[in-house]
Amino acid sequence: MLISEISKKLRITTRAIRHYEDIGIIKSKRLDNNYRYFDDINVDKLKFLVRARNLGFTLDECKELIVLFQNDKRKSKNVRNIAKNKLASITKQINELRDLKKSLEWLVKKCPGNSKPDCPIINELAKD
Amino acid sequence: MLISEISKKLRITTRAIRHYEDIGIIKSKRLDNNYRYFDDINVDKLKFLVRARNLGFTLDECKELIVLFQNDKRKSKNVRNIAKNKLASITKQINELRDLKKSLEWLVKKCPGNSKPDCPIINELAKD
DNA sequence: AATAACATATACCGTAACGTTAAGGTCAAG
DNA sequence: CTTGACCTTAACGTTACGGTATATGTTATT
Repeated sequence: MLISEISKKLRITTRAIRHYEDIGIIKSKRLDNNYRYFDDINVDKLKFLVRARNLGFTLDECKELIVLFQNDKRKSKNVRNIAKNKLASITKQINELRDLKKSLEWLVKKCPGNSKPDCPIINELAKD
Repeated sequence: MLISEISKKLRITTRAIRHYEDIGIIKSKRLDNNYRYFDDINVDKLKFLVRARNLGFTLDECKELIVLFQNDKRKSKNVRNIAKNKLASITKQINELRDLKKSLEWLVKKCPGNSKPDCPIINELAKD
């Protein structure tokens, strides 16, 4: 398949596809006119990659997952570990964001939001 | 104050301080030996900046907040708007992460995590 | 005074994952 | 033959600094 066909089918930009090739996640052959040609295996890898990205995996993690995907002798615990680690980091991120959210909510609630200069948000940030 | 004093007092790297100066958030004078010297106003701006960063504001947002901080004729509603926008984007991020978390939890739960190749996570990512 | 040890300066590369020009070949249609 | 759609590579922009290299400046010790 040509790059634009895949782009349309998978709803990702051609730039992204080239990028994935640049960093070695997928490979392509070249036609006589130097256009990229992706075989079925690489199209499958791309599909897999898009789904993994949508689940929040980084490209490095996707790379690992694709290796496992392509390996019939993989152990499911290796896959699970990657997912578990991701889960842990996402949970951590959520908690950090929740803390920020609480602080911001408190500040927003305290601020009158009128045309006068007195502002609890500014005061809090400037305190000490 | 010299850069290393501020660095210690505010617990940020000198590299960060120089960066803030590079992008115009703060300013410094120079001593005869070309060392940076920060006056009280800029030290205050830096303190403010550090707190704002800890609340999740981007440097661009901090820049805006500092302008308001320095302006006695500010309107608190302008400050509040910045905080509200931040709150909205953080809430959005949290929701997105929560969705990812649910999906990952489901997959991790389904995966046996043993030494065999059959893996629901891989299957899910490869489906279709 | 020479030298070591440390602070400061500028400057450029690297990060994540592409987006966005820029400048130019290729191909089918009119 | 020109237009337009598609392809190519190269390279800078994004965010907020960290890291590293190199060049001076300052302080302390010999």
